[in-house]
Amino acid sequence: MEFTDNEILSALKQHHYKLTPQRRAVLKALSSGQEQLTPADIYEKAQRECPSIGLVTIYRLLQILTELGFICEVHSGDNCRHYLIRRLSAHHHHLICTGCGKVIDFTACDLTKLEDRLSQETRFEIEGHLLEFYGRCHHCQRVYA
Amino acid sequence: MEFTDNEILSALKQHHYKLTPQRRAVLKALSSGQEQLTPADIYEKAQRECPSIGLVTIYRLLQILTELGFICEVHSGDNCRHYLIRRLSAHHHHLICTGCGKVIDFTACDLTKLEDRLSQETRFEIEGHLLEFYGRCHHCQRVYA
DNA sequence: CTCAGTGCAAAGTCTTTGCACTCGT
DNA sequence: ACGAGTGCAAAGACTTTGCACTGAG
Repeated sequence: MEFTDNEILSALKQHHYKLTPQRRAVLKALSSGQEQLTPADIYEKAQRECPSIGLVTIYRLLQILTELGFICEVHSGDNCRHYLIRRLSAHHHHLICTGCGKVIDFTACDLTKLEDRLSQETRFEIEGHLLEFYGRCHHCQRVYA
Repeated sequence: MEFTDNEILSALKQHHYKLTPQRRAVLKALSSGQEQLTPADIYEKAQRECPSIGLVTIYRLLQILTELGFICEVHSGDNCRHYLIRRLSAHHHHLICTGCGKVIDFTACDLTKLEDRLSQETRFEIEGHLLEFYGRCHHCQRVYA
């Protein structure tokens, strides 16, 4: 299953959130590309659709989307406030281009063996993990080679 | 190889940084436990050794230690400014207790197969990865069970 | 109509910078 | 004694909150 902006709009409606032009603009901004976005990036994109929108609205919607699970955080590099619309509902990870910020989702991560071993060795009860790959996408390899 | 506060002090000296009581206090704070620390945590700990120390000094030393590669960042949860003295010079990862913040280092992570597959499928040139495990250490399992 | 949602401005948090004083070398 | 290092205070960047107005349902 994949989430699109329209599906998320429906979900918001079901949760009795109002569908304002601002929210449509933010969702459009989030779903129109493949790159991780900061709140400021989203703001800039959303302004094209809805010039009067305020940055505060972005923050508020991001919070709602996070609560409802429609948002992924990306940790790449320093800035830890990079967001991405959740395109896969299943557990997945990200491959992030360090050139353009493009993000590819992937699901396979066979860490259970490692997890079991760690769990035994450390007596930790393991709850989850964070896995991200960094690299250069085909396009950025050429551009900045 | 492991880094201790004394080894780092020597390294600072070699790089012509002065060994002030403040720097000693920060390094002692960083090396005295197993938990990830925020700048504020380090400040608090370092103040016990050196009451006049300022938070600014922490930030400034953290920057130097990062440049010299003596610091690991931990991304656990929201706050992306959690630090740890680098205890293993080799490539390694962290298992972090969500209860007390204790961090265990581990080196094994066989992601090369996954990396190769991703690289082929996406034509990305993969440069690195971030892997963290989260869980509850033996002590925290009992306390908050 | 009603109240959730909005934009603005202000407050809050965290981090960095400017500057004069201090102290390790 | 020299200049790197320090602490303070101020500035800066980012995020959250208070409040009156607006518009979706």
